[in-house]
Amino acid sequence: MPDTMTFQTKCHACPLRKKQAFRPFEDKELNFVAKFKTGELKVEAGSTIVLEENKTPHLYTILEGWAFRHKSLPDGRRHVLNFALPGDLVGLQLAILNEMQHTVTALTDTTLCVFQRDKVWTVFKDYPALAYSMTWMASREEQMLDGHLLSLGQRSALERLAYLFLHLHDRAEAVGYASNHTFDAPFTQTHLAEALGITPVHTSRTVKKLQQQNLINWKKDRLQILNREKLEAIAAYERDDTTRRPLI
Amino acid sequence: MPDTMTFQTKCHACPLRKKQAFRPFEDKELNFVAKFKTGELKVEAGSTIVLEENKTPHLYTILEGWAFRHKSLPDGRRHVLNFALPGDLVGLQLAILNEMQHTVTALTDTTLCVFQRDKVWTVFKDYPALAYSMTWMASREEQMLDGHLLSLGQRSALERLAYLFLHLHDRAEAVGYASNHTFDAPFTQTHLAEALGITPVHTSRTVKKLQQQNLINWKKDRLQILNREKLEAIAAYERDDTTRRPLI
DNA sequence: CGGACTGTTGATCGGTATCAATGCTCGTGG
DNA sequence: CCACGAGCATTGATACCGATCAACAGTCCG
Repeated sequence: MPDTMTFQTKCHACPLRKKQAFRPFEDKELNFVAKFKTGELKVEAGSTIVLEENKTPHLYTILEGWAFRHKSLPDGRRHVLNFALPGDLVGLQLAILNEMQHTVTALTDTTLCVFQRDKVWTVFKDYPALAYSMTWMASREEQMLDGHLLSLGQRSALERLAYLFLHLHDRAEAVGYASNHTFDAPFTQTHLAEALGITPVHTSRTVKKLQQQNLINWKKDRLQILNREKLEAIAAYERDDTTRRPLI
Repeated sequence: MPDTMTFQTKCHACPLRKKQAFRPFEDKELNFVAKFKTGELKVEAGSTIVLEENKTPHLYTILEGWAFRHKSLPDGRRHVLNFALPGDLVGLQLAILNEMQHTVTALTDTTLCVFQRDKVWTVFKDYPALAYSMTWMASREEQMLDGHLLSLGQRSALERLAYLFLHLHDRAEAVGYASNHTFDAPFTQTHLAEALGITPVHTSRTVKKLQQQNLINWKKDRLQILNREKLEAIAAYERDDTTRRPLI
């Protein structure tokens, strides 16, 4: 459940903006974003941010924390479509298509910047660089989904897991959530299972296999990549382009 | 291999534009699109339109025909990410991210409208309504991929096939490629297998099962949905919103 | 302390893969 | 016009990856 609505982080002093991973902003755009932002939303781990069918009037950027997008079949089978990290937009599909076909849930306590959805058109009309950034992010999400589809369609369970670990590590690293090949792993094996399309039981066995081969080390919410080379070989993973990305 | 470069269809007289499925255009936008379009590309069935790694300077809209997006692992395993039909943009990821991580191949003889990629920024700067349309299409593609991910992750082979048939039928219908619950099926069972993440052998058996239950009829490149209700029940499929969509 | 959730392990089952042979269709060239 | 070959589809036999079922262990928290 949504919580307090405070406004603590000024866009001009945004801690995310300082990170290497993100592109610097023109003043004009930054000033607009500062106005575009109407508040901050802090939610607890486990709470729903955007619900399928529920047309909240907001668009968000994750400022801090992990979330995940998911989608279910009527009988309850649930799939984790992707994870979301700081800098990722939440609710863009809703803002553009006026329809949401998935749910977004916080994995950790999460802070989000809140934008008014009805100003998206203003963005396109008056701030083309920002609009371009939004489209950039939509395209990048599409690219990640392409990767996950390839994974689910063609890779074995072990390969999928290796791929997902590398994928998550690299994304966490890009926003400063990793160091020394290690990152906070706020997800459960059940989350992984739902992302990989396998059962939790088999996930457990598969994780164990990677650990026994000394490829990873996962203890107490910290996951370490021990042998990146071998993991990459198993997964046929290639590190993504690390050119700087936009931030809204 | 790309073929002749002709220019036969004027945007103002675009046959696609007349279809119910698409939103009407403002004159200003239409005039620009007409200028934006630099030609037409006709390719034969089986030829590559956009190749991974290969930075062609073009962005396309499919004017006529079927294509498919796909992506492979180094060892050759290939996955069909999605199919593309008239009105669909090809190469948007390339235009926006400046990088393509998949290939697009023509399934039938296909005609494409060719746009200059380097004018995409002009679109955002001067034609916000068009830019919005592009983003709309990117978001819709993302939505479809979400659906396919749910399918691959959670549905059985039979359910996936039922889902894909309905999905393809409805998309074909929207652009006038279906009538009487029947549409041209230019794909092979191997294509389906690659989209569903199962083997061609198992695809054959699964298709057979749907036919024996009199749910579909697939003969000589024509696929008919015989019992939509039961298919929808098997697939847990819901027809997509049919509000009119943009066209570029 | 108790309960809820998460993860582990073992036994068994089943859906889909794999291997292999055959059939079908269609375009091509003799 | 027929023979042929290349893809594609079908069918059967068998193998295996991951699902399911079940019991139990660990951890956290009220």
